Amino acid sequence: MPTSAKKRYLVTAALPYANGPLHIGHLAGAYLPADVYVRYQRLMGREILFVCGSDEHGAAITMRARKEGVSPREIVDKYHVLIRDTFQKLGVAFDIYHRTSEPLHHQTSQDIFRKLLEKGQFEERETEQYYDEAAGQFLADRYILGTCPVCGNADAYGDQCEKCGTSLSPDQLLQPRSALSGATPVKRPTTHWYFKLNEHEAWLREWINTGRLEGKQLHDPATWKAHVVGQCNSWLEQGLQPRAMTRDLDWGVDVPPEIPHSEGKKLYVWLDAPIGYISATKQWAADHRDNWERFWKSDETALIHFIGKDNIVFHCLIFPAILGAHGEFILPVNVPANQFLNLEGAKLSTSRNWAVWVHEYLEELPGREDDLRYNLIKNMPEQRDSEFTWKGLQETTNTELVGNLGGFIQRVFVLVHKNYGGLVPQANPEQTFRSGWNAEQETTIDRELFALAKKLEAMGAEVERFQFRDALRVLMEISSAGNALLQFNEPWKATLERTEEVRAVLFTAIQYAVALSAAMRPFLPFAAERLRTQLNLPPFEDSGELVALINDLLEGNAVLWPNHPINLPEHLFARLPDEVIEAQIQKLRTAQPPAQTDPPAPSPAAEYPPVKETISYEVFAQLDLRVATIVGAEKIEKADKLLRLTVDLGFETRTIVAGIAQHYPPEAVVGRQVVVVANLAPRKMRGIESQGMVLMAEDAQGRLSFVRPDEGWPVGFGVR
RNA sequence: GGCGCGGUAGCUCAGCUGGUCAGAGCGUAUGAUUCAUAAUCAUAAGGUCGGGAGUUCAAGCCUCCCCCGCGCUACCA
Repeated sequence: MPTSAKKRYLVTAALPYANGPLHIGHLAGAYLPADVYVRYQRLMGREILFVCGSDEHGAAITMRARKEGVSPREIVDKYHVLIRDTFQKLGVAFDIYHRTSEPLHHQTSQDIFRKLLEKGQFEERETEQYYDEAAGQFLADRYILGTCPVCGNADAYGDQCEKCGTSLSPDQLLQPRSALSGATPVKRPTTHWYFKLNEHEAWLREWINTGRLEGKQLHDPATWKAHVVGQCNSWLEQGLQPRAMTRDLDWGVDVPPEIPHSEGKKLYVWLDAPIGYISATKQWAADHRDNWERFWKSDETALIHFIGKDNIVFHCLIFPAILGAHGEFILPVNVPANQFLNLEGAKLSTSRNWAVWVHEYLEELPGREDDLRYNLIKNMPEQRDSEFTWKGLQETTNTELVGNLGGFIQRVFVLVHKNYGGLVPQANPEQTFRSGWNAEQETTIDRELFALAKKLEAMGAEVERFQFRDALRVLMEISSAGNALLQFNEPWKATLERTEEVRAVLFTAIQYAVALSAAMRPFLPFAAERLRTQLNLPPFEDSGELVALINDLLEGNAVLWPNHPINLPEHLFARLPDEVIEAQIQKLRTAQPPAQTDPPAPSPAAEYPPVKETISYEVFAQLDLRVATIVGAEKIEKADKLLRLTVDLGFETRTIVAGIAQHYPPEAVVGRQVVVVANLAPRKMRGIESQGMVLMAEDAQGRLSFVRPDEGWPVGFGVR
């Protein structure tokens, strides 16, 4: 079923995590496409609700709060306000920007949890988890620090090492310690609720790939993006596993207290976050005396999730499974996830501060919201990763916005003022002139307006297909045709015998300007509003203006009538000067990690890892380090990082598996002298027993180098 | 290593189920124009559609192999 057949729309945009500001990647990934889509549908007179809000739970926020010595509440309050205001300033027009720390959201999440429990969707599992005896609580993965087994970073988290990006489990950390007390955690049994995702695999597969569920056609899979379906099938092929939906945490939504063993348990943030869409809808409905259920529980609603590609699995498999398991909710008709935006040739990186922060942009380039929106939409990563450059922003602003679009509007206004004192001229409908769409073609006003309407429809069709770049291109084609219309007919040569022709041309041109004001609205809301004011038309209400306009044009009717007074010309856009661009490029190149009080995401790793806890000589002396020679090396099958080394210790030869394959090819290490830990407990990796460990030096980039004695040093003796 | 998505003109990117699919915008060149923020309009470039093999009357678009980028995943003592 095409989404346009639905009665109403519910659009969600990924909930921003409230522990850092927004960057342009967030905008290009989820918020701008959602905003364009929503604004367009409103202009087409469709009922559409656009919900979003701050995701305010999870261990990353409590961790950050601890680090900054404030409460989690202070963190989320700060970023909630910053992010909300950033969206507002950029013109992202949510109907509601809610937050998951609201009581309403807690209730909603708990109700859904209860329902799932009632329907037997959970299994309780007891597992061993790290427990901090000093602090008297279980430790979430994020709360366990230790040395990364991959890169040696002493401050890796239990779920991930942020230095090398490796995903970890707490058990993999060397020397685990509690982030709360610093104590060495101990294992204790704890109970958690696992959602039986595996039981939903079959219908999810069918639903994703065919759009059918229980015989009903819910969506057309051909309209889903290839990378979205691909990623889902990739997961489905590997088999879905039950997933823990609770955590031992002290910040988040409580597991409903009446449930046995619920004490100290919170809902997993990934469960409660998408439920935030529902609670935001509820809040909106409460504020507007409306019924939220008609958005979430009606087949006549088209639910669309706008997200970045990192969220695909959750929005296409796990959350739908939860909605399906619950039984009362509709499923999304599409999840038009975008890929990633790169910046000046490199991936965005919050820890390296390689980003353009939206709130800073708004401050440093005031009045240029639309410039950014335009460039990001034009370069939106719809099918693959794409790229933002400052030069590119300057180019699109100066050539396309200022030159083409702004230039056209300026020309029309100046000419109408020069010729007719600022009043829309009266034109003869029979008068012919050259078409803006084809210089060879003689045309009349109604035919020109019909062609214009067709273009507006074409633009809308692209928006419906989530092809926002193409939609923007069509918009610019209208502006170009307007310029061509003027160029071909030269209304500035208003000689006496051409009076009627010039009137018809400028009358048509001003209709173009009106059409553009509406067509621009989804993409360039601020400029659209300014143009509206210049045209001396009432402000946008974002309800059906575009569809009304298209209908008029299709019938050859004008949308601005003779003698309507327009205001004096005023530049719609401003050129972006070189200095501004250079300054931003400089800023990026010299970017320092942000101050501790206002950093993005997780705080950057210190240049040098901190010195570890002092140990006694006795502990040190337990290490048996030996000089050895690598006598053989080969790549291990199916492992990117591993080499199987044969090392000669003099008194014996051992096999050691080392994670150095990405730093040294096998042939380059044979013959090298190294230092090995000779008394490390053997460990199997990829089925091969590793009998020790080779010492490696590491630099700030994570590169590795052998630690070795002078050339030709005898092997087998100790290191001290 | 497995899986997924990409690799198309100098740049940024479109190309739906194989047969006007070899394209758009920007940049560049030439010409036109001067109402307009050194704005606009017209025309042009000739890119072996990552490489190789195959299927087909016909392949960027299908199959196989290889190379590169990104993501997920495994591995990492």
